[in-house]
Amino acid sequence: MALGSGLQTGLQTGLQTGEIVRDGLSRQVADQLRAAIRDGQLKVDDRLPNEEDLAKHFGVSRPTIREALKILAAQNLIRSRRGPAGGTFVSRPDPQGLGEAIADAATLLVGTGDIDVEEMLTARAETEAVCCRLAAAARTEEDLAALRAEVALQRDESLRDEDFCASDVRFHRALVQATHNQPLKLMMYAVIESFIPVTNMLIYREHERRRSVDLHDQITEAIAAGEGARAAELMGRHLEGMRDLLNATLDRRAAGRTG
Amino acid sequence: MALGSGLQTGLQTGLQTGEIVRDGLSRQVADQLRAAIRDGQLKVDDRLPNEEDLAKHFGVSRPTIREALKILAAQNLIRSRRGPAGGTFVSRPDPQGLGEAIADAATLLVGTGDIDVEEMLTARAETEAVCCRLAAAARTEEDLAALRAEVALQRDESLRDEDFCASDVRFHRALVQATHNQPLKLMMYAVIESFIPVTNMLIYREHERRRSVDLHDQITEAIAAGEGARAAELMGRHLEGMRDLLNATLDRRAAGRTG
DNA sequence: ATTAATCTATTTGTCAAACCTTTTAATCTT
DNA sequence: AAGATTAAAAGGTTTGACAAATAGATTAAT
Repeated sequence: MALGSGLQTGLQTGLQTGEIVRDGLSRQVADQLRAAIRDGQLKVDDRLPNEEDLAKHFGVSRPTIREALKILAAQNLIRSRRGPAGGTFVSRPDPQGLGEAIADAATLLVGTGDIDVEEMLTARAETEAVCCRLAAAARTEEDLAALRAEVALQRDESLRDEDFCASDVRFHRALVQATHNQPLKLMMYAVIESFIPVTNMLIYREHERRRSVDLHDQITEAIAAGEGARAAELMGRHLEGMRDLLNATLDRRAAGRTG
Repeated sequence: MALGSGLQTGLQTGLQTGEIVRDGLSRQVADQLRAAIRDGQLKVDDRLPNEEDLAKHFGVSRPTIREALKILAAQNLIRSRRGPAGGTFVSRPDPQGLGEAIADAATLLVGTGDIDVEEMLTARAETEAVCCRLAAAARTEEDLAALRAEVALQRDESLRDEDFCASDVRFHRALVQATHNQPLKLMMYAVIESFIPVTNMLIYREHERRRSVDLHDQITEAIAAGEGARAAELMGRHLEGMRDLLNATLDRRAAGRTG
């Protein structure tokens, strides 16, 4: 779309009195462009006018436009390329990118202690149980192969702890993938990319790994057999074990601090 | 923290050869500041140096710094205030803000048809069932009051459709709140702020509203009685009904288009 | 004639130096 | 002591310029 057609500007400049300006011009420009994208005025892969024209259109300077574009780019709504055939384009909304953003934010929340570990494990247990049930019904042979590959990898006792944890994340990612449910996948990104690493960082030691692998194995085979309820039950047991381990670890740390 | 202490700059300028520059300077500055926040070098409510000093520190111009700050502000990592006691500060990570970002993106995904409505309803059914079970165990009297208030509001048949839908969203929000599980709340934002409105937009008509209210009512009372399984089952039935309605609506639209 | 190298125009990326607006706090006045 | 004034600090915005990248046209060499 040419943009010039329907898009109203109507920015609130500092000169107007009494109005509550919801922040600066760049924010307002970004909001308007975002709205245009959301409402379909600007479709995926549409090219926006160049920055100078945008500046003219909105009646602001180019740096202001650029700040606005950076905001939208940070939200993965647009992308820019230089050159004659370059410009700024509307991005296809990307579950992957969104997931990373969620994971980033969730990691921060966990890091600042705003998220209680008990609650986190409960959330994991419940939502991953859901994944187990759905995966048992929808999994393909490829999904099973992916799950089994991680289990096999995890059986290697010479694997370094960090590689084990990485494999653990991939296992759970594969589990979600096996549900073939996009919206669920979106929601689970926070769990997979953030909660799981946090959990793992706290507890893994050598002799506990074997227990985790065994449960991963059993969960995989339950899903292979289409036994969703059993897979969900195993996952619950898996996380129950983690909860105990975690509490023991936290107790030990607390004791070390006071003693 | 004073920032000047430990933060390395090491930007990849255009002059260096061979290196793959992952985009512009503002992006790199934003990445470094983000890393400093993530790693705890910059703590919540810490004040960053002013823009001019940041520009000097990173060896870039002020507009470039501003673009970087806009990126971080767009991700709710920092906030800025003007004036002598103003400046740029590290924000407390905010589930609310994160939720809105998730909702925005999810809305786009649904809008572009990248999310299948069937899958969405499945995801809703499963995750909201989880909420029902946990809410039944953890709900307080205030939670119940909030749920009942929405049910009461929804019984008013003179309520406009959009107000009904808004109340519906609040009902589900209150349901999640009643679980008292922060991580789950985080995950459910995508559902509440995006999937629910999308669902509602498609289907609500007057005589269907009564059925929804009745189920909301029964779900609330099941949670009040601590009967999580029953609440979950009712929620499943609620969404099953929506699925039928939705399919009927879509069929009708398809027929209208071809006929 | 075909291919390779070069030029050119376009567009984003960056910089520099101002000026404007908002906000706080110190100072002055009453 | 209370209120009004004012100066300084910080972010917000503008202007104007130049740098870098790149697609496409042009030109030179084979």
